Formats: sequence, C-alpha cells, structure tokens
Amino acid sequence: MKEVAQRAGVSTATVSRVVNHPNKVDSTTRDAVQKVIDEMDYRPNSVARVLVRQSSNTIGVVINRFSSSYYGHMLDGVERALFDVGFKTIAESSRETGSGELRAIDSLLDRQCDGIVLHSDRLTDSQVIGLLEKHPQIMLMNRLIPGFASRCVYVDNVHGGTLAASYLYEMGHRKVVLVTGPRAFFESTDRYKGFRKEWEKNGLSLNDAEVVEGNFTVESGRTSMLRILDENIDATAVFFMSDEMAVGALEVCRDRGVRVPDQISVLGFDDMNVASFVYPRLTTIKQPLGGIGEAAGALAHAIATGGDQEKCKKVFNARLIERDSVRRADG
Amino acid sequence: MKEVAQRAGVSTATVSRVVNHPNKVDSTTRDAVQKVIDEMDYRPNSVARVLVRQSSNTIGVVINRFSSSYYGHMLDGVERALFDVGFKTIAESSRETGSGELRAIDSLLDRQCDGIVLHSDRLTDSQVIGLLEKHPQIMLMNRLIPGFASRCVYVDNVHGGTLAASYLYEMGHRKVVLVTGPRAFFESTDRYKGFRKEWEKNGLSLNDAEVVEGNFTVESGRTSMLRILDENIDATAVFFMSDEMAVGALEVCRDRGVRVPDQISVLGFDDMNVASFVYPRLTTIKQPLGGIGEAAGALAHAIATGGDQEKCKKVFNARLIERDSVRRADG
DNA sequence: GTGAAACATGAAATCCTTTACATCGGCATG
DNA sequence: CATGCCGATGTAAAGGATTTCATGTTTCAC
Repeated sequence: MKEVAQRAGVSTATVSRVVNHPNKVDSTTRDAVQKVIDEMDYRPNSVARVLVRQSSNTIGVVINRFSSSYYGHMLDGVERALFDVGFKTIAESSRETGSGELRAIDSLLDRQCDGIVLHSDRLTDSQVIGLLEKHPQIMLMNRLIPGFASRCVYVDNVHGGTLAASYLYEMGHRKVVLVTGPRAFFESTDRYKGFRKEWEKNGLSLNDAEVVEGNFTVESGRTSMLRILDENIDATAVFFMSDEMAVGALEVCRDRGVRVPDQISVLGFDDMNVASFVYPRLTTIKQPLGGIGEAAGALAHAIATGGDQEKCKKVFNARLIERDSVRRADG
Repeated sequence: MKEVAQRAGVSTATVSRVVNHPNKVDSTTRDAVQKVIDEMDYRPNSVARVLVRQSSNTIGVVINRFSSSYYGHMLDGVERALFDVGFKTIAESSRETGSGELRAIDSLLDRQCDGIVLHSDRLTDSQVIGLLEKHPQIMLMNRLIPGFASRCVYVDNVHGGTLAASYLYEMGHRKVVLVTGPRAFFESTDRYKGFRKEWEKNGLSLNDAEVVEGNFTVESGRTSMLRILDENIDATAVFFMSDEMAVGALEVCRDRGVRVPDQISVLGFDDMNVASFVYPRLTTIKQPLGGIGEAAGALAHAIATGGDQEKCKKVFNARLIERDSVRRADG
C-alpha cells in the first residue's frame, strides 16, 4: 500500500479512500491512484482491515462433518442467504465431538467472524446456554433452546413426530415400531414426544418393545431391522427417524425376502437425496434443510448487523413426502 | 492484553512470551501472568497475531458446493490431515461458477491462508496456470495440470477409463455406450481417452452413437438412458461417468421394465454412498475421495511449511467395486 | 573479586489499514 | 476584500499482538 501511495504520489490515506470511499476523493487523483492499483495488482490486506474495523463481514458456520449432505444442504443455504447480502461464509467442522464444537467456535471467534451459526448436538443444553450468554453473536441452527428461541432456527421436531404418527394412523397402521436416534439427542426425544402424543390421542399406546434406539446411521438401520425381524415383533410399519436408517432397513428386507411395503411399511425422516433413489422409493418426513440454512444465514446476518431479527423466519415445519414405501394397512 | 500486563505488573512483551514461549520466562512471573490470563479469560486476538506473523496456520479449501458428498468426503479428508498437524481448515464454495472460484480464492488469500486447496472445474487450464504461477501457495485437488504435477493431487482418470473398458471387455461386453460428463470437463475427456484406448487395444471401436454427453447429474442420467432405450441402440452395457447418472438410469430402467443387469448392464463411476443403496447395487469405479482429500491436505501443509513435498502421495488409482449391476454378457 | 556468559524483562518498532483531525486552497457571500 | 465554508489531502493515532534490541540482574569460573 505504501508503494502504491508512493508511486501515485499521494498518502496512504488517499489510497485507502480510493478503495473504500471513492466519492470522497477528487476524480483525477482517484483515477491516477486506481491506475497504479491496477498496475500493481494491489489488494488490501484484509487481516489488517479486519483488525481496525473490528468486523470481517463474514459469518462462520460450525457443523459436525462435511461428508453428509445433511450438513451440506444447510451450508449451501447459509451461503446463499449471505451471498445475497454481501457477506462471506466460512465453515469449520467439529469432527463430531463436543470439544471439536468448542474449538471450532473459538477459532471462528478468533477470526473475528461477525456471527456464528452453530449446529450442535454434542453439547448439553446448559453448555450451549453458557455459550449463548457469553457470545451474543452465536445463534443455533436446527436446535431449540428454551429461553433463546429468538436465536434459534429449527424444524419443529415434535410436529414432525406428530406428522409421522397421524400419517401412519390414517394409513390404517395400528402396530408400529419406532427406531429413534441416540436418546441424548434432542431430535430423538422431540420426534418421539410428538409421535407418542399423537399416537395416544388416537387411543393407541407404545410399549417398550416398540421403540428401539438407533443412532441415525445406515448400519444402525440394518441392525434395528434385523432385530425387528428376528424378534418377530408384530408390526405393520416401522418409523425410522432418519432416512439413512430406513435405507439400511430396506437393504435388510430385500436380503431377507420381506417385501416393502407389501409385508411391512417403512417411513423415513429427513428426505435426503437417497430417499428417492432407493427401491422402493422412500416415503419420508422432509426437513427443509436448505430453507433452514437460509433462515439461519439471514438471522445471523441480522444479529451481526443489528438488523431486524423479528422478521426472520425461525421455525420450520416438516412435511410428508409420499412415495412408495408405505402402503395402506389391510383391515 | 494491555490490561493483563497491567494487572500482572509486567509488560505486554512478557504476556506475549507467556503465551507463546513459556520457557523463555521465569516460572514465578509465568505463573502470576497465567493466573491473570485465566482470571480474565484473556484470549489473544488472532487477527492481530496473524497480521504480525504473516501466517495463520490455516489452509483454505475451495469447492463447488457443500451439498454433495463428493466434496464433503474430500473436505473431511483435508481436515483430517490438517488437524493432525495442528492446522485449521476453512472452506468456501464457489457456488459452481468460475467467477465464484476466483472470488473464493481471493477471499481465502485475503485471510492470509498459508495454503489453498483448489478444486476447480470451471476454470480453463490456462486460467489455472495463471493462478498457480501467481500464487505459490495454491495447489489443486483432483485435477492435473501438465507442468504442475508437483502441485496436483488427483485420481488418474485415464486409468479409470481404462479400468472400465477392460472390465466390461472381460465381462464379455462388445457393444457398449458411454455417457460422459460435459465435454469441457477434463474428467470426461480423460476417462474417455482411457476407455477408448483400451477398447481399441482390444480391436473394438466406438462410433458417435455410442457416446452421449451428459452432465453428471441424476436428471441427465435419466434423459440419457431414455435416449438409449428409445433409439434402440444396440448395447449390452452402459458406462456412466458418474454414479448419479447411473442412478437416474436405473430409475428409468425400472420404470420401463428393463431389468438391470439381465437385459442391460450399468457401470458407474465415483462410488458415492448411494451406489450401494440402490437396487441393483451399483458396480462402479471408485475414486478414493477421502484419501485424495487427505493427500491434498498433506501437500498443502508441506507447501505452506516448506516441508517435503516429494514425500506426499499425489496420484491415486481408481478401483473397481464389483456389485450387482454388471453381469457377464452371453456368448 | 572481576569478567563473561546466561537469563529475565521492558521499550519500541513492526505488521497494514482505517479514520479522526488538521491543514490548505479556493470559492461564494456579504 | 474579508470571512466562512467546503472539499481535497496529508498526518498521525489507533487496532492488538510479536519480536528485536537493549538493559539490568544473576551466576559462575577463574
């Protein structure tokens, strides 16, 4: 920069003004300086700029890992929203550990991100609350913390569970089994809560044998389905709380010669890409991940810039996507 | 920091030393300063630190988009490699445009990333060469630029094509059709080159009708397959240069009642997760994406720190994953 | 006891910008 | 013609660390 100033015969202040407030400087000098800038291919050092401005016009996102399109869709959503308002997005992964989440947050904070979009499922509510209280620029993506609703963007998992229950009920299913995610994850408990409530509203009940704890992965879908088949659990439908698990189950059914949905119906959750590629195509409860990401980006931006947070959409409803893996139960 | 120094009754220089070179300072003062640091929960401003050190211990990665696990697996690989050596990883997407790639690179450069891992397929060779010459800290992931092999980590796409050809040949197929990606993408041309060479080595030839240009997406797989079926092209196997396209094709076949692999064999490329979930499970040529990412991370680190670049693995071989979508051709 | 070496610390320069403040010239107004 | 104001530019002070160099204090050996 000094060199630019020297060559153009002006002070660094003027160079800075040419870059940042072009209208504040006389047009002839402006052109001259601009010419030198172009010739030298000078680009302001944004680190120094951030240091003095105390703001970087960027939002950091922390997610569990990159290699799942679950996070990918949200990430793309965040970026879409921020790109439109001239903000940058950078992402770090937590490597699926609580300490990794903390480390990623620190790192992003250190980079002077103006806002942080946190997707956390490894931290307890109270840990998250601590974070939220300490750092006003942090907001949560796809998780609701009571008392901090204004800084959370999420799908209503309870409603998602309700949806699953009422759909299966309407389709005539009376005996079902639920395969949840890890009990410690709020997604599991919320969806379970919604499902159970709706189920009981219809005068039905759920006993222990009818809920098995999975961990959202394909492999866990396989073992759960195997168990259901082997234990001969009396059910006409299985509700998996992730598509991945449902896909694993489909595989097992095929291997075992049980026809889906003729012999047993399978309902998923998420609506990942894979849901429409498997056979039979998976009926599932869709989370609008891209939309959630966009809303999270918009909210983070509003928080960072003092914009109107109230106008941001914060809660999304899951939606049923009917395909071919659930059929009407006989009788 | 000033406050820490003041409270501890030392100079800022000493505080800095406590943080960075603890052994360079007397143990009693060190403890005292450390105590104040802990009490105040002081964390050095990394922006300032980067400014003076001229290095940020982080590598930036630019990819097309987050919502494909293709990039996700590579990203996770990069991060894995860098985490082990104490480096940070940040990612930006190009939003699938050439200008976006440029913008992301600039942004990462501006953040003083010590290295940049670039996944580019929107920029021409000469554009990329320009970048490579101008910025020694940039390296390429999954692309080979002649003359810059030492800064490229990639799968050998030519070999991948060869593999496909020899496998189909061995399985008795003599009439095949190729569905490529966009002709402008080097992946397409390289795989095509390898395939063609091997095919011709076996005394066979490929005419125009037998290669159709797709664009790697599911939808393009559908339309290509539809065309192949409608035009009644005489072939016992189709080689799709991406799993996504193969998956789309499988769908079309199911709808049309053509049985895979009984009536026609389908070979994919990539080995995305979905390949093992579809029915029939997809036989495909696997790109070791995680490994490529790790190698890219390692090379970027070596370049950034002046480590031994020669020791880094740079070229990966694709590998055949035999599943159920290709069968031996009769006769 | 003295000189040199080793060690601990502080002062100040540096990294690169941005911006508040000061300066200066010119132009319009009274 | 004097005054005031405004627009254009330069000066210098942040911003928050790291690090060189200098200074002062020990320590040790001769």
